[in-house]
Amino acid sequence: MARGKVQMRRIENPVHRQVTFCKRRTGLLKKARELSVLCGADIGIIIVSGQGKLYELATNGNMEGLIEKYKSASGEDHLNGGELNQIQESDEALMIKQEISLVQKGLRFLYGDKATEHMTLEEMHVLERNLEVWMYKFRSVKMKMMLQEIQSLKNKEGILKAANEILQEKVVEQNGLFDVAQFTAYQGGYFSEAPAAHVTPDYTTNPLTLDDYYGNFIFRGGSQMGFSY
Amino acid sequence: MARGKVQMRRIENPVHRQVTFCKRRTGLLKKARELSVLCGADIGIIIVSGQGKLYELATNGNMEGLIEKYKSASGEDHLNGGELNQIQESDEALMIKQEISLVQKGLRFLYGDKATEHMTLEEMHVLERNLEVWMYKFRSVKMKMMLQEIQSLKNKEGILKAANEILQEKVVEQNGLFDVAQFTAYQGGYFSEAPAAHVTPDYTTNPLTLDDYYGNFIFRGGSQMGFSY
DNA sequence: AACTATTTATAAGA
DNA sequence: TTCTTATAAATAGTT
Repeated sequence: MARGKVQMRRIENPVHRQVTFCKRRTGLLKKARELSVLCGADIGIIIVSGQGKLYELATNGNMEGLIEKYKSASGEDHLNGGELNQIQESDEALMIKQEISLVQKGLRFLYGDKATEHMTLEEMHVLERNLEVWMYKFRSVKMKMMLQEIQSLKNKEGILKAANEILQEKVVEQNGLFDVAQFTAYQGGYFSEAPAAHVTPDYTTNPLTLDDYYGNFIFRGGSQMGFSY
Repeated sequence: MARGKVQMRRIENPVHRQVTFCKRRTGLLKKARELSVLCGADIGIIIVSGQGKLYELATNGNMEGLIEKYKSASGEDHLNGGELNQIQESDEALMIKQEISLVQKGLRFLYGDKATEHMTLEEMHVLERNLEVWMYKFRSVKMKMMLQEIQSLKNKEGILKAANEILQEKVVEQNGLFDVAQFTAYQGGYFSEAPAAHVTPDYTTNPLTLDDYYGNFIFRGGSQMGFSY
């Protein structure tokens, strides 16, 4: 779509074809995500390359659910028009989804998405406002971190240098999803096992190993999600 | 994409949202057909609108085949193990399993599983969009840590070299909402306002105890975010 | 639905 | 691969 129209036929040159596949695949998935966000649609995409490689996208993280909807609807011959028995969203759930969409850009920004690299100061102010409301409502730790990040960046390159971060939290669950007595340490951008470290390791010279993450923290024993039933 | 940039968030006006949905849906399917023709890929798309209407595309005319391909390729990723077998297959349990599956995919990516590398960029996007929901629903401590991890890894290219960040939080579950008493302190350029620590430790050289963070630093002097609960 | 002013996507080239 | 850039396409707001 640039520097020449493209004929709508298979690209014969394998290199060109591969490059185009990569670029357009990226573009297609981006478009799908945008459509999903803008219009609140759930979208599933399955791409099988000429070499048989599989790529997928499920904007709601649940391809199975989309497949089920497809099957139930197509089985009834109601494609492109059949009403699906959708779960009715509660007002609260709807509100939450909307609130979440407000911070999408902020998240991408925080995560370094190039699309938001040029976030304007005004946008930051707006985001900051939204985040404060959000945080007040939901007490989200992450939101607070985002606000910190924004403040830091607005504060001119605070030129933070690294991150010896320690996060600790006590959760007392009353209604029974899980009970995390205590947990973690976060240092140098990575996890270490316990928050009881009396030293602050120099992560510039002592990087943690994969075992450190995997064996000691992430998948240790039983449910890894921090809750039990 | 014309006559004004569009904010990447749900379009609130229902009419605008519907119009955009129609336009962009058409565009998305066109892009998919083009990609399929140009690069010889098989593509399946399932779109479920906010109203529950289903739209689909299968460039090879065989959505079932694509679904089978997807299932066979991703089947081993789905949660199966022992810890959740005892759960009755309630809707909630199913949802939780799906969430866990997603998160585990993300974790494998974060920890360098090459096998999932090609698809986890998508998972990353999904995670960004879903983790906040997850956290709100389940108060998962580890979800929060994952967000930090994602941030860290995405930033690993550079900017993070230092930063002495300390984050701490107490969460007491009550009536379905977090109760974050207080939480954080940031140093190294984040906050102009000192967190009223008894000392200002040099984190690059001086070891700190947890008590240092927790008792003398983190929770001293109230919320750093400018609001409290 | 059409119409365009703009924004995006991207084909080539570097 | 990654970036740059000229151009083709897509599309937001309007009629």
